[in-house]
Amino acid sequence: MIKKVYTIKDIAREAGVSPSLVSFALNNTLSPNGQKRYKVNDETARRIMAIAEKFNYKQNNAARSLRSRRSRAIGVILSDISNPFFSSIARRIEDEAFMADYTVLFGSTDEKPEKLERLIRTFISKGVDGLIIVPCERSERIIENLMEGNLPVVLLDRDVESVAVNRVVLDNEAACGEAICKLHEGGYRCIEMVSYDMEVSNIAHREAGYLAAMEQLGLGACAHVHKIDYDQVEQSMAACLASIDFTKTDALLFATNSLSVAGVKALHRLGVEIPRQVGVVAFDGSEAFDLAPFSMACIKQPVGQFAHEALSRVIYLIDHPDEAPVTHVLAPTFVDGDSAYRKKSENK
Amino acid sequence: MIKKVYTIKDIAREAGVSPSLVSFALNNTLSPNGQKRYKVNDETARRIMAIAEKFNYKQNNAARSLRSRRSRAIGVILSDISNPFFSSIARRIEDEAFMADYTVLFGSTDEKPEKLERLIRTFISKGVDGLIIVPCERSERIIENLMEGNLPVVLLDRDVESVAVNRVVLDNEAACGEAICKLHEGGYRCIEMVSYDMEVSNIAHREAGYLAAMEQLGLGACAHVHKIDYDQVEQSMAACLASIDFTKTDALLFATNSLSVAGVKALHRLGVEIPRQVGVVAFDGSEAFDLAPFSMACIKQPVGQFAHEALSRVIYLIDHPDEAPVTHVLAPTFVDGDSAYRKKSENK
DNA sequence: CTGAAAGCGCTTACAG
DNA sequence: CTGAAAGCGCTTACAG
Repeated sequence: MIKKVYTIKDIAREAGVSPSLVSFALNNTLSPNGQKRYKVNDETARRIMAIAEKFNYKQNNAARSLRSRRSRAIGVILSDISNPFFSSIARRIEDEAFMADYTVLFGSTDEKPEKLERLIRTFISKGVDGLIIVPCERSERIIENLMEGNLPVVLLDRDVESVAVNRVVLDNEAACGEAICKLHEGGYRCIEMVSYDMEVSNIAHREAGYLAAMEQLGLGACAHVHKIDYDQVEQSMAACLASIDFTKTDALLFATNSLSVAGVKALHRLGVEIPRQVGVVAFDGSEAFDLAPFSMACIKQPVGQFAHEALSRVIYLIDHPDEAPVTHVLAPTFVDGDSAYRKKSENK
Repeated sequence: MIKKVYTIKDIAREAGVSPSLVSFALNNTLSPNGQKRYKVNDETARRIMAIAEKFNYKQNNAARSLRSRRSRAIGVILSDISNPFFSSIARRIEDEAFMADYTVLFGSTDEKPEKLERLIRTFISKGVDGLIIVPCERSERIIENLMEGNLPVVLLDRDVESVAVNRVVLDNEAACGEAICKLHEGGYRCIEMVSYDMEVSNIAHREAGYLAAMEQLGLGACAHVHKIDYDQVEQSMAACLASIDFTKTDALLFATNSLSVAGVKALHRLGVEIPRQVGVVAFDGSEAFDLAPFSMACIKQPVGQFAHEALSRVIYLIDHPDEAPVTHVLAPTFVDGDSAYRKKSENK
């Protein structure tokens, strides 16, 4: 595939023009004033293009980056790319970035601030033009520091409220509010929430949305939020659910997709029947629910929008560094299902 | 975070030495003969390090790459990073690469040769030092061309037999052979296979393994391989399974993880009971099976080994370009489950 | 519309 | 053990 690697100079020599002109022709460069294209004679441009084609010319990315101080790479830092919610966002970002001629570097924090910090460092030294970050717990300081630089940053899924920054987040309160209403309509009263023992904004807002909705329905007295340990979900979930008295507690709202899957599995293992003994609303769908004897009601997050808004915002910021931060709040969709109706009226 | 970006020159000036020496000190460079380190006075080295630290010095990746002709980046081209099998491999590769101070670029082909070709092009022009590729259908020519360059390449999961190249693959024949034996032991006789309508090596070998095992058990007469359309799995699977007479066919072997999930769901929808009406062995586990009323027997692929062997091989090849190609065959593990036993003896 | 020249920040033989 | 110098391949004001 690579016999000889041709450079701009080779093309210039072959075309009998200067390297500069080749660069202009190849990049169709805009003139500094910003609007009209650098004027390269059409005929010359065509000749240059043809030679580039013939040589199978490939830009040297390192040289271009070094000189232009742009890498056309974007760093994306997620909690865990093997989590389906994040991997589907990753896939969308990858596709859109590809279209826009950007490459993407992925990293997973596993919810550890040290890893987040290390990834930011690595990505910056790799020269990324911008960063999309799902901030983990105790990352306020890190994000604040990062914002002192002039690198475009967009927070995804979670917020760091102490700092002015671009964000794309879900309307978490509304999501949980609606879930509670549905369970209430479905005939449940003592609705508890199963959440993570993690101090991140989306968790906090989901819990707040739950509590507010319970208050509003006059069910505040039996509202309760259970906290699961992120680092040992399975055990923690088993212990938590085993401690619940399902003759009293009649419904559960799970705060994230991973909790939903782990929770429903644990209920299954305990032999607690959904929706007869307990109503359930999950966060995001999952393959795990497809073989269950009931359809799962869930709060669906707009994965495509998350990816699109975050990516297009970073790319925009790369070209407009002094733009004021924007917070983009996305609306969830409620997907109905048997799991939220005490009386199983529909058939599966 | 970035007030001023310091360069090697700034450090040199501050330390009163030459930029070259700073570079040596920072890189702890090996001398050309290959063994002993470039001798930098310990005291000088320490002083340089201290200043670098103080300045919060970060290497400029572009400059380093341009000069050294190494990017410390590796391209990884998979079928689809949102498929759990590939996303878990991706995660492992990411982690190991990080440890080895490499970054990873991911791309998904969606089984389209055009996309594969485009990704290879992009990654090469981004300057990756090596490539890990899951080759898709009709990619022989592309891989052959690629091998004419001198870029280290390792094929993952699938082989392109026409070309001498490094590979990490599963022992697919053995995997399917064992699956068939288990189903046979489990009391099933008319075992059919559900595979993809795709000409890639692992599919071919899995089918061959299935057929050979059926022959060997004297069941060759009822052996049959169904082909599912990759681009519309759900419909194709529904049609395929609907056409099977389960009073005759008593077991199914699914050829990949995605087929397994789609297949079991389709059986569920058709109301065909596993393992009573039909025995099943899946390829890889899935969350989707966790809520099923039976445990799923499956062929487990060593995801960690796939990642490790492929990555360490590329990295090795980067430093030893003339090494002869090696084929690494990984052993699958059979995970037993109720789904492969006609008489459900164990309790769930 | 085109060319000559400088320089991005680093590495790397080469010479001492 | 250390320094001076060249150069990786490109872009980009600047000057015509």
